[in-house]
Amino acid sequence: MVKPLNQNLIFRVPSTCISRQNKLYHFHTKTQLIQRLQDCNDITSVSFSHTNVLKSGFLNDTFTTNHLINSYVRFRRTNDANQLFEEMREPNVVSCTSLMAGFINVRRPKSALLIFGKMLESRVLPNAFTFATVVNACSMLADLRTGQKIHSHVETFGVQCNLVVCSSLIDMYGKCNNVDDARRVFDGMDYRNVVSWTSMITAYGQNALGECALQLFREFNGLPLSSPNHFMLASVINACASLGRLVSGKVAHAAVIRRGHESNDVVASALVDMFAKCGCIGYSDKVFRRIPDPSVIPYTSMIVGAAKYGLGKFSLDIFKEMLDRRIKPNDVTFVGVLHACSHSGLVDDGLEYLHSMHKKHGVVPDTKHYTCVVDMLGRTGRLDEAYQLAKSIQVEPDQGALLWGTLLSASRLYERVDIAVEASKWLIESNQQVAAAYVTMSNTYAMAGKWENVHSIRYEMKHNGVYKEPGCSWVEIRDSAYVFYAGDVSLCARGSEVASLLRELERRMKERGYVGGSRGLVSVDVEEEAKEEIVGLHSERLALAFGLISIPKGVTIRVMKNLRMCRDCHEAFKLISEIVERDFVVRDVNRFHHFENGSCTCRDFW
DNA sequence: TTAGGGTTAG
Repeated sequence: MVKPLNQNLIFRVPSTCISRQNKLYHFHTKTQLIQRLQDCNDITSVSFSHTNVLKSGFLNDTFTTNHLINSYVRFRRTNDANQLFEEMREPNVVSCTSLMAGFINVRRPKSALLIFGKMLESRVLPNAFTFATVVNACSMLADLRTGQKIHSHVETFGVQCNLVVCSSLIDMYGKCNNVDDARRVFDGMDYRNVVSWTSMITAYGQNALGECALQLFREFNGLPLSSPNHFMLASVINACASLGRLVSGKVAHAAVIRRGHESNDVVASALVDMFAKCGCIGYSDKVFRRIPDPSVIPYTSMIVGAAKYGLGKFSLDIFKEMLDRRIKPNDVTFVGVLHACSHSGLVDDGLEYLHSMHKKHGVVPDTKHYTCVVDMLGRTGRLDEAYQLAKSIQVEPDQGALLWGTLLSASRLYERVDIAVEASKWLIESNQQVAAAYVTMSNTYAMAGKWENVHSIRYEMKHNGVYKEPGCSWVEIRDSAYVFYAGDVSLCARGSEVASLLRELERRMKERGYVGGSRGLVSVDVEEEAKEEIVGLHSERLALAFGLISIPKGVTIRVMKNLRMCRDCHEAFKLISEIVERDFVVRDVNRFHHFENGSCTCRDFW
C-alpha cells in the first residue's frame, strides 16, 4: 500500500535558535534564504538560518527544507537533518537521497537503508541519484545480498545505464568480493569515465587480483584522451603493492611525479606502503619525507612498513616523532607499533604500549592488538602469559581465529603440548581453521614423541571427514605462474638437484651464523636479527617454492613479500627459476586467491 | 532546481 513518508508534522524550533531570536535577520525571499544557507561556514550559522526559514514560513516548502537538510548533512549533523526530514509535509526524492547520503557520510549505512526501504513503500520514487547513494550503504556493509536486491531495483527503475549508478555498483560488488559481477557491470556500460575505470581497477586490487588491475590500467592508458588522476594512481600503486611488483610500482611513481600528485597525502601513503611491501623501505622513507604535512595515515604506513621490515627501533622512532607532532594515533597505528615491538624483541615495551593505548591515547585495544601481543609473547617463549592473555579476551569465533591460531603456532614452536591442545580445542569448537588446528596439534604431539596422540588425532580427522589442503606456493616467471604443493617434488625432473641446492644454501647460511630450526631466530641485536630473519626466510621461500616444506596459509606469504634477495639467494633463485621454467607446466592459479593479498612473486628481484 | 560514484595504513 502506498503511504505518505512522514506522519508526524510537529515543527520544532532548534534550541540554539531560540536564544538568538532577538538577533534575527529577516530574509524574506526564498532565494535569499537559500543563498544564506549555501554560504553557511559553520553549524551555528546553519541553526541561525534554520530559524530564519521557520520565521519566514518556508519550512513548508520542500525545496527550501531540502537545502536546510543538506546544510545539516554538510556539517555531519544527521540527527538534525533527520528531525527536519521527519517533520516535512512532503519530502521528495531529493530529501530522501540527501538524508541517506548524510547517514552514509557518518558511517550509518543501516539508517540509509531504512530510509530507502521506507521510500519503496511510499509514493516517492527513487531515481539514479538515490541508487548511486544507497548502493554505497551496501558497499560499506559489504552486504552482497542487499546490494543484489538494489541492483535488481536499478533495472526495474530503468537507471541501469546511468554512469554514476554503474560506478557505485562496480564498487559495491568489489567490496563484497564479487569481482565477476563488478566486471559484468563494467562490461555492460555504454560509456565509461575515469571513475568507472578506477572502480574496476580498485575492485581487482582489493580482491588480490593485482595483475588484472594492472592489465586494466594498461587498457585505460591505451584509450585516446585518457589520463589517470590521483584516485586511479593510488589504486594502481595499491595493486603493485599487493603483487610486490617493484618495477610497476616505480613506473606508477614516475606517473605520480609527472602529474604532480607526489605530495597528495593519499597517493604518498600508497607509495610508502608499496615500497615497503616491495622491500624498499629506503624509498618509502624518501617518499614519506616529501609529504608536506603527513597525517596519521602516511605515518602509520611508515610505522607498519618499517615494523614488517624488521626495523623495530626505526618504526618506534617514527611513532615518537608522530606523537611529538601531536598527531593522534589510531587503532591501526598501534597494530604497527605492537608489530615493531614484536619483531624487535621489545616485549616489555610492547606490553607497556598495549596498556597505555587507552589511557594515554584513547584507543581501546581490540582483538587485533591482543593478537599482536600474543604473537610477541609467543615468539619469545612466554607462552603462559600469552595463553593467559588469550583466555582473558572475549571474542567472536571469526575474530578469535587469528588470536588462537597464533597461540597454537607458538605452542608448537616451543613444544608446549598443553597450550597447543587448548588452542586447538578453541579453534575446533569454534569451527575455525579446523584442519590446520588438527594438523598442528598432531605435529606438536609428534615433536613431543607422543605418537599415540598423533594416531588418535589422525583417526579423528579421518572419522570427521577433515581434510587438510596441502601447503602450496607459486612463483611468477615472466608472464606465467607456477604452482607447487608441499611434498610434491616428484613433478620436477630435477627435484633432487633443487633439494641439494637448498641444502647447500642452508649450510652457507648457517656458516654465517643463521640459527634456523623449529624455534626460529634468537637474537638480541635488532638489526642483526632482521638480516638473519630475511636470509632465513629466503631459505624457506626457496624450499616452499619447490614444495619441500609446508607453511601455514596466509601467514608467511605476507611476510615474504617484504623480502629482498641476498647475493646467494639471488643466484640460487636464478638457477632454480631456469629449472622451473623448463620443467613445470602452468597450473590452476585461481585456486590460490584465498591467500589474503596472496603473492609470492619475485620476478622483480631477478 | 536542491541530492549521487572512484583513492591510502591493519
